Parts: sequence; C-alpha cells; structure tokens
Amino acid sequence: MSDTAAIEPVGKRERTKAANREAILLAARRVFAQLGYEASTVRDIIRGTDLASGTFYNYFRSKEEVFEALADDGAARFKPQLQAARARASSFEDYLATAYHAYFQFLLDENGGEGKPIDERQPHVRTDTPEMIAIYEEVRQGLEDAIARGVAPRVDADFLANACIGIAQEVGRAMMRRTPPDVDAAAQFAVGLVLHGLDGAPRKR
Amino acid sequence: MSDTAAIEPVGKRERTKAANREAILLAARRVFAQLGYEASTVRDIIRGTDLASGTFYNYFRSKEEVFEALADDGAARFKPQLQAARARASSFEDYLATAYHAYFQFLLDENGGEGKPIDERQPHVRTDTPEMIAIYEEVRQGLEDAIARGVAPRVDADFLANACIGIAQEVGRAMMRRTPPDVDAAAQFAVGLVLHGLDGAPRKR
DNA sequence: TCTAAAAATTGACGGGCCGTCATTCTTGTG
DNA sequence: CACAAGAATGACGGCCCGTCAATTTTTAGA
Repeated sequence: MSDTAAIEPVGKRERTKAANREAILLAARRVFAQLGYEASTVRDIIRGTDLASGTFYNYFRSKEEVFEALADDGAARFKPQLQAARARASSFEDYLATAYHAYFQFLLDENGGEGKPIDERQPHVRTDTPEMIAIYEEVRQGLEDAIARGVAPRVDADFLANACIGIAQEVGRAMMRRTPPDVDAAAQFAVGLVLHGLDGAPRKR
Repeated sequence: MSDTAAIEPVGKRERTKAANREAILLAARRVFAQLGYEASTVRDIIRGTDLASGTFYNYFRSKEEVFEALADDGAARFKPQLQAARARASSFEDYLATAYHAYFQFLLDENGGEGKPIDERQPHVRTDTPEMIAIYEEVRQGLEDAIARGVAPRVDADFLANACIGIAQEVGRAMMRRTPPDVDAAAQFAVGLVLHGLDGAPRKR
C-alpha cells in the first residue's frame, strides 16, 4: 500500500489532465520570462509543450487566463503565510514585520532566486485576480483587527491597506534591482515607515 | 502679414505632420479607454482617424510606442508641478503635501474627471517610460535634498522614493474608486503616513 | 510661374496568430 | 471485448501585422 500513484488523482484521465495543465503553466512561465508577457503568444506557449495548438483551449481560454492562473497560483501559495503571520503575531509590529519579510522573501524566491536581471524596460502587467484581491482583503483584515484591538490607531483601513501594498510592491522592486537583494533591510525599512513614517525608518548605514 | 499660421510651425509639411501625430494620439486615447489597452489594435487606432493604415507607421512603430508617448505626455505635464512644489516648498511637510495633492488632482483630471468607473478587472499596463523614470528621479532628488538639508532623517532615499511612489499609486487608485474622490483626504493620508507612519496618519472621520 | 526632387500617404500583400471544429485517438465501463 | 464519453489533433477562415511600390502633395530652385 501507499505505493506510487496511490495518492491524489487515481484515473489516468485525471492524471494526464493535471499534467497537461501543469505543462502549459510551466511553459508559460518560461515563455513569459523569455519573451515578455506582451510579446508572448498562445502558440509560443504550446510550442513549449508537446501538445497541439487546439489542446491549449481545452485548458485555458486565452493567454490572459494563463497569466491569471499563474498569479492566482502564486497568491494562493503566499496567502497562508500572511494568515499564519496574523495568527502567530505577538504584536502589530510583529505582524507587519513577519508579513513584509514573507513577501520580500517570496518575491526573491519566485524570481529565479537570483541572477535574472529582470528585464526592466518591459511593460509590467498587473491583473487584479481574485486571489490578489483576497490578499488585499487579508491585509485589510489584519489592519482592522489591529485597529479594533487598539494596537493600531483608528485610520482609514482601506487607504492603509492599499498603501501597505503599494509600499510592498515598489520597495520590493527596488530591492530586487540591487545585488544582492537584502530581504531583511527591505522589510525593516517598510515596517519602520508604516509604523512611524520617516521618524521610524531605519537610518542609512 | 502676421496673418494666419504665422505662429509656430510655418511649413504646411510640419503642420500636418504635427496634426496627424496629434490625431493618432487622440484616437489612441479614446480607443485605449474604450477597448482597454490589451484589446486595442493599431488598426482600431487609425480607424479613429482619417489616415490610412500604412501612415500610422510613419509616426509610431507600434501600439506600445503610442502608449509610451501618451505616458510621456502625461508625465511631462506633471513633472513641472513637482518641480514647482519643490522650489516653493517652505518645509519638507509642505513639499510632500503639495506633491501628493498635485498627483492626486492630476489623476482625477486625467481620468475623465469623474464618472468613468475605470473598468477594474482589466489588466493594467505599467511601462517605465523615460519620463516616468524622470519623475522617480525628481522625487528622489526632492527627498535627498530634504535629507541633505537636515529636514528629513538620513534614510535610504531610493527605498523611500519608491515607497512614496507606491503609496501614491495605490492610495490614488483607492481614491479613484470612491465616489466622489476626495483629493484632500487622500493627500492628507499619504503625507501623514510618510511623515509619521501610523502615528501620524489622520484618524478616521 | 513652372518643374523636378523630396517627402509623405496610400492600400494591397505575404505572413503569422487566433479560436473553432470535424475527425481521430484514448480511456473508462458493462 | 465493444461501445460511449472524453480528450487531442491540426487544418481552416478571419483578422491583424508591418512592408513597400505606386501615387499624391509639398518644397525649392530656375
């Protein structure tokens, strides 16, 4: 028992289906990274697999949908970390620090861990996928919780959640541009800024 | 003499050239807004003018280049406001407040001033055009100035500039989602956050 | 004013990608 | 083993892309 293929998808049908879907996502990851999202075509993606062009459309309706699936995927892997951070946090500062650290580490891990200079100059596409929105909700929840428990001032939670996300995105990008990226430094900076603004941001050097 | 067409572009050649370029940009603005950037095609754009398809390529190499021109355009209109804010500012807080206010007002003005619900759910494209980068430089300059003059703590100016921009983008988007958008509230929030973090963000209501 | 060179416009064309669909192959079931 | 349901295949019509030879418009020199 507990031998190979005993777990998860039992039928061959389901197994190949999952495999094909995974193959497409994997190829898409490569192609998007290589050609850039805009320039990539559905054909480029399926050429990266051993499937026929028509097969693509059994799994996704368009290149956009593949992108969303990839984004959802990433978000789905990241969200639990956020929730864990909220559950375990001993203070609001702790929550912020853990969350930012997790995000920056996530960024680093996802983007080839290293090396790839991240072809700047290429348009960036930001889709607000359901999971992305869910992350916003999670962040907002965390903030409202903190506010309700009195450990954070009663500010506009919507603005604040969005601001925190904006900081994460841009400071994260800035961090990734440096060599080597310093997750701790970025997290410290973000936490300090959110908590105390300029007064609290870590001094340089 | 000094009759019509005495000013600016003298030759008919140059005049129509400028007019055509303008016509293309105008049509592109409409088309992008209507169909969304991704879905728009070069053909859609020229159909919005009385030019032939081939003519488009005398002015731009691609839809992307049109987008960049539009972005540059906007940035070029906005940048002077930032510079003015820096020149006239009586304090760092004043500089921040003026800059943020100008940006949020700019956002509001550019996006149909009102009404348009800004079709969320449409992928957003962010190109780092030269002018956009210039704005980052301007912001960074303003911050480094403030730091050098001792009116702002010696923090990581690169991180800070990026964080300020991230805040501007996300809080700006949040503001635009509300009805009616409140420029003052958004600016106050952003300034408070940057200066003093949660401690300084305006309390709700 | 007339005319030749330069500049700009035009739209048709070959090539590629899109999304569909009838056909073929594969898997599950009795 | 036979048969139905499900999935993969690749050819096809339609659209968009970027180019380019032909044509029209503008400029400048005689």
